Amino acid sequence: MIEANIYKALGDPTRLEMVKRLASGDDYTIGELSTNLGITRQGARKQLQVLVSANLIRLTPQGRETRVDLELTTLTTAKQFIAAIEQQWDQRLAALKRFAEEE
Amino acid sequence: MIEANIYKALGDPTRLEMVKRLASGDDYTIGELSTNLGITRQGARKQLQVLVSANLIRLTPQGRETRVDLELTTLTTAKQFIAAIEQQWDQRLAALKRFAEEE
DNA sequence: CACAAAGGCAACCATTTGGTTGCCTAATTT
DNA sequence: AAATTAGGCAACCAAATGGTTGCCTTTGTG
Repeated sequence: MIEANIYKALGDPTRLEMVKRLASGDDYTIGELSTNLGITRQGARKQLQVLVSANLIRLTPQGRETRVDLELTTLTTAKQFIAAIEQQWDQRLAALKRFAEEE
Repeated sequence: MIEANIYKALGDPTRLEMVKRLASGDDYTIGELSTNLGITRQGARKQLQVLVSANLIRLTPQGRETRVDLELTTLTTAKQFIAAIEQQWDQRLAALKRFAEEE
């Protein structure tokens, strides 16, 4: 059940917003990413840590700032897991269809 | 921030296991789905309710049993959201590449 | 009819979560 | 050197979460 952690990390409005921002194409430091979220810097930092623990982002200190980068591979894993479920489901429906059509 | 709820619902090992089972192709009643999860029937039922609230499954009472069905469209929404993020990211990388290559 | 099966509902509990305030350190600016 | 900026860390708090036990209702079966 390793996958659940990824979804859990995405399952919070603040953290999802952070991921959206990171994907938007701009460069972000921890400080920049922590503004306009409706919570304090320290609160935002805690959420950021959850994303780090789930391997959804990577932090790289540079001087007194710290760069935040998206870990695309983890997101891809999450997507593929859902795709696999969909595929199982589709196969099931196809089997039902075949069953209904045979005489 | 409507999407966060979906991920939140998937972000628990018990609930993810339920979704996996439902996708596996077998038919499930609430009772069947609530066994071998390491928790009580009532505990499982509470988790099932979370999946219902997130529109990931649908319950249809039939006599004294209740059928559980996967709502594939919701899962697809979740997948597509991740795909959109990936796409944004890819475009960003492409832009960076173009920038690096121009003289 | 009597009883077993499938499920619902509520109260309760410990832990986790999402957030806060307060203070400290290290790197820059002026 | 002094002040500012970027960030870290810990204690604390209320609410949500994940689970439990106990009991009740309805549906089907001997």
